[in-house]
Amino acid sequence: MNKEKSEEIFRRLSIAIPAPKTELNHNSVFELLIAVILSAQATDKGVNIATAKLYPVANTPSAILALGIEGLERYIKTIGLYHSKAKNVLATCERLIEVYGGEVPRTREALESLPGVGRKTANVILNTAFGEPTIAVDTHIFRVGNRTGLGRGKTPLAVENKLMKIVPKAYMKDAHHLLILHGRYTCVARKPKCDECVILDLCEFKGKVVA
DNA sequence: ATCCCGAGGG
DNA sequence: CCCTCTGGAT
Repeated sequence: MNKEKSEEIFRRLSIAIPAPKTELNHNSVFELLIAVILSAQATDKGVNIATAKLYPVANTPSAILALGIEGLERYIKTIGLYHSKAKNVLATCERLIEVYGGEVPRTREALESLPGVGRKTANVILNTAFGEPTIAVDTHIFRVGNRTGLGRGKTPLAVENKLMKIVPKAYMKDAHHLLILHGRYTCVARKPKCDECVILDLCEFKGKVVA
């Protein structure tokens, strides 16, 4: 993959996806943080259904802490991995209060010190909440990177490092959501919709379906 | 049976 | 490195 091809890919994706932003509903950085923690191995739609009930009741660290483990689990029971997520969310709320004055911290190191927050979640917060040019490699970006040739690697971090080199600077902030949304709606896992793909002629996926 | 905006623990 | 956590959709 060369720079010119990458440039053209992102030029087209940004036309096809005019508003590249998260589909996790939130009204604060804290709400976004909790939603992203809950989104691991779950669909955004499922997370939104849960948070639509949870946030009107509790959308601050202290309010969620007050729910307790069983109270919180009641709201997120329909999401996968709910037990460990509930535990992590409570522990994160506790740490936010005790260490970060109730605010969501702005550095990768601080974010990754929160229970349930790894590199991918930290990258999402840095990008979406704080406007940093990070690329969080989730299941979609991992797949799209490896298929298209934009960034091939056997681990998410390897793909992230490749992408950081090949993505044009002008598109760096939007690349995260452009690639996710492309992966979610067009370059889907099971039967990629190559007939609807705006970058098909630039894609290096061996299994791509040429019209 | 596979996938969904993964992280933590062994 | 691998395993586990986990419900809902396809």
